[in-house]
Amino acid sequence: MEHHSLACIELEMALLIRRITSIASDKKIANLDRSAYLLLHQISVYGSSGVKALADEFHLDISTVSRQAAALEQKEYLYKIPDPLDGRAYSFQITELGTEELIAYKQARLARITELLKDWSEEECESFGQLLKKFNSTICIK
Amino acid sequence: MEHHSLACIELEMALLIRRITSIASDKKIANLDRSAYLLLHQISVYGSSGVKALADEFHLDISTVSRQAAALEQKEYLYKIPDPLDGRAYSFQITELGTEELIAYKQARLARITELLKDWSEEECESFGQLLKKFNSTICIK
DNA sequence: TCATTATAGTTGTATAATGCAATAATATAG
DNA sequence: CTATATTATTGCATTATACAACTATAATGA
Repeated sequence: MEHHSLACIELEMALLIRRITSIASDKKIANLDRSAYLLLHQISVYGSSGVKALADEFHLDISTVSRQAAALEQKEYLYKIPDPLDGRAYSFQITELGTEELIAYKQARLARITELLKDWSEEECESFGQLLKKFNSTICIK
Repeated sequence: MEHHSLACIELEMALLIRRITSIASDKKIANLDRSAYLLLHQISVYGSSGVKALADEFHLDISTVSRQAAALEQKEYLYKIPDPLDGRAYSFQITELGTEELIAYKQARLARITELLKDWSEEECESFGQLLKKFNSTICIK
């Protein structure tokens, strides 16, 4: 059974995705959904970039990100800046309003996680966070 | 920063869902997608049950599971058994073919995970698997 | 016993996220 | 300067999902 732990990860990962994506109530908190949250987060933390870079980052189709960004622009959470060096390209900046929404959404998520993991030890939380992070970066390399 | 680890989990969880759901190639391996895989797995491991119980298990709408199960029945991976005690109810059994597909899909997933985590230590894999499992069961209680 | 209400399942409809293809505008290379 | 590549948008199709309406059966209670 040398691969027991991998088989465990395999199954639990499938279950996790099912469980998490089923929590549709995620959409209700604040005025953001998960996609919008990640987009705003990325732009907020790593600075502006065009839809191409964002699409690469999230492994999404450019058209998908284009629409997501357009929606956030329409809500005035983002604004578009033409690239002075490339007439085809734009970058995005987060607005004050966007920052507020981002913070509100993040806090709501954090509150939920905090409640959910209230019986977990600090070591478990720390370890889980680090392993998730490592897993995500491992996927990223792909 | 007493909540640093929770904030980390919060963000990395969002990223994880985005990354994993973006791997649409998931759909290509074998003849199953993730939903079908979990449905077959559940029936295979825990025995037959009706769409109601399955919907509860996965926190999905009954209609969604009904369609998923119908699709698997149509492919002859499942067959429906009328409940002898309740004329309204059915349960599902997995077929030989369904079992084969389940195994093939699981193996393909395991191979991918194995490749992905080839540089992880056994301790990390073990720990990650256990924490994912614990997290899933924590969500479940909800 | 029969009428009402509850439950299991299916099917119709709407929505939302996504990918692919076509297009437009601009940039780059030969 | 022409041909090709790149950035972004938009049209279209697909898919997973939820909700609502419906059917059939069960359970309850007068």
